Amino acid sequence: MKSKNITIRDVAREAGVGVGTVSRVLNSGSVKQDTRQKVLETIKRLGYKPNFFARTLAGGKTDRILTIMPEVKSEFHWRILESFDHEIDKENFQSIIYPLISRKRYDALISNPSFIQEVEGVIIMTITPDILDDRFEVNAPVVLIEEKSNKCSCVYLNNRKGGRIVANHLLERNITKYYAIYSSAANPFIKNEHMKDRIIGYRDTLIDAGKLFEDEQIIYADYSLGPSNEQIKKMLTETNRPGIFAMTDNFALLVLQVASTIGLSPGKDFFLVGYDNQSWTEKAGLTTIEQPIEEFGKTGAKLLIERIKNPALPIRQIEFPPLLIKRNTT
Amino acid sequence: MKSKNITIRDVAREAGVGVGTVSRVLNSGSVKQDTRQKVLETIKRLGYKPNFFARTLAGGKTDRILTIMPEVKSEFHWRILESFDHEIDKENFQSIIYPLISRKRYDALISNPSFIQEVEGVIIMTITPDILDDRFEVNAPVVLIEEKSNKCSCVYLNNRKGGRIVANHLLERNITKYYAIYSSAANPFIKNEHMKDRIIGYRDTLIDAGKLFEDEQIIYADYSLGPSNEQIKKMLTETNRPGIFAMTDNFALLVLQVASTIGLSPGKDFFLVGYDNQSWTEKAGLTTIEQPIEEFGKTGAKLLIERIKNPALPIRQIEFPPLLIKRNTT
DNA sequence: TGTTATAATGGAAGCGTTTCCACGACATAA
DNA sequence: TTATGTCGTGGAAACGCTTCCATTATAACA
Repeated sequence: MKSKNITIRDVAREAGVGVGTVSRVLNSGSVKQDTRQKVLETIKRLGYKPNFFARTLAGGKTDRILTIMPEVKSEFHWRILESFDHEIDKENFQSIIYPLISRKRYDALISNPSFIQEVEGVIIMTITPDILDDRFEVNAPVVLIEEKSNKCSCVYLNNRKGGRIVANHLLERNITKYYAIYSSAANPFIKNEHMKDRIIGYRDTLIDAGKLFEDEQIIYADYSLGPSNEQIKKMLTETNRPGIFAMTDNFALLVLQVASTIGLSPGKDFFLVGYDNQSWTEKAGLTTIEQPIEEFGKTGAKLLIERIKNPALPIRQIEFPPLLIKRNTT
Repeated sequence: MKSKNITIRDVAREAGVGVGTVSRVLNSGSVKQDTRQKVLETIKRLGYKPNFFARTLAGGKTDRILTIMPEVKSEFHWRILESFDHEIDKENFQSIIYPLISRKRYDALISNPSFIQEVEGVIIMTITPDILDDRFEVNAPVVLIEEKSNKCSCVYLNNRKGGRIVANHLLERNITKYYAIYSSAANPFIKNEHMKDRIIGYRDTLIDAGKLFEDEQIIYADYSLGPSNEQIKKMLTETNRPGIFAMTDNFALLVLQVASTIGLSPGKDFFLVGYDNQSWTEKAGLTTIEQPIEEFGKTGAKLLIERIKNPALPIRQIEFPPLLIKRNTT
């Protein structure tokens, strides 16, 4: 059934060279031009594929990066992953994506070193850095994306500042009452301090400006369901010209829909800011906060690769500023 | 820096046994009770961790399964994955999840055999089976989840039947005009025939029953945005008692929201059926089609593992019936 | 007690690479 | 011509395991 595998020795014999030479061809060692050509030809002719395990066992590099991520549902996170992947590909690394879809999977990762011993670097995306405390032993370099830590390199966004920016923006409008639509995270591995931070920045700025902001002005929503119709209607009609800060664009979309059915115009009858700058928000004219997707992935990759290549390099923490995209809803 | 690794030989020496015995302890070979105890103790004491590469190279099994999936955003797919994972864990397999987030990643998978040579089985989830035609060479067993193929085992849902069930259900109501809210897939690796099939089953049944169903009655929506407010309003107000079949629960949610703001009651002024039976639909009272998440994952895992253990077994195709969950909206 | 069948064990060979060392070929400098 | 590098090359050793075979300990029985 299983025909004998073609090994490097077969190639060497067929090409009339030693195994060392074939290995050197494979690993860009120095080999004379025509010898290399001959070997390459033989490899192709025999359909030889190097054995990954043997290669690694013998001390070769895996050129693999482990990417730990939560169970994401948003396009935002997938896009970060994509840009990250794109970047490491340029350096001929491959990423193994490890989604934390269950407690069991988390435990398996922590207790089973095989995944970790196989890679040269680890990316932890959008997951509470507590994981680093746990019994999580890595001696490969680690980079956090969208989280902050001073134990390893990271790229993150200042969510508190994001909240402040939104508040300051809304303060320039003629607003009677300020709201925030908030939700706690759906996934246990995401300790979602992000939204909390946004709220804090928002609230503090409003209060500093002498505005009222009490708990009742924070509207709690289920993450996947969003705020209910009644909640939205109440906000929109309780006072004239309310200002609403939705923690995600999705929540803002619901507000827009309800407003439209009761004949209220955004930017006039009420003011609305989202978060994420999802692709559809442009068409919808939603004012929102942009998170630098491309840069997140790209910079994360760079930080990791630089430390893989030179582990002596110091860790770096890079903060990206949140960016307000002003559109029609404010 | 890198202290010498603890190997099986160290354990053998420390425990006063041969390497073969240690290996047997590790691989549940037959070893006398107290010898095993002694070895286990030594392993723990030394903190020995078997080297995955050496083990595999020497002919051991990897006990790993490759799970190829699209970039999913729905809870539905994550839950399938979870139940699958849970099931294979019982048999001490681990799954490597490989999300197809870009064309590049697809190509890397197809052209690079290292991922595939590392596993004992492959699951392809929610991805057009065309991938099997391509230059995709696996000699491990393959199981498709949520897709049908007669080249390998699969578990799938009969979407056409789903459409028919919805139509038949709505036909029992006193409906003046039938609609469907449809969307094409967002991901290029998902050739979403599912929704198309649902529409076909729906339409054919309606037409067979002598109802009118023309293209105009299919409402096209952006996948992540859903149908627009105007589209929904038009459906709801154009005639009395319309019947609406939303291809996903998310679309149905939008309909409910719009309806609520214009004071229309589901199950009375209009009739609405979703698809997926997402967790929130129960609370919302939405009539919908249940897809057997647990069973999908579990059965997929079983089909795969049975073929891993005995490759001679014939492939099996298992169809799950869609199930109507009747609630208040019809 | 001795004989035979069976279970447990030690250790060499082999898995397919990389790496290192030694050596020959060839060029350059004295 | 001889001494001194430099480059390219072949092949043994090592990586850490599993597996198989030969050997020894143990059990079963007469």
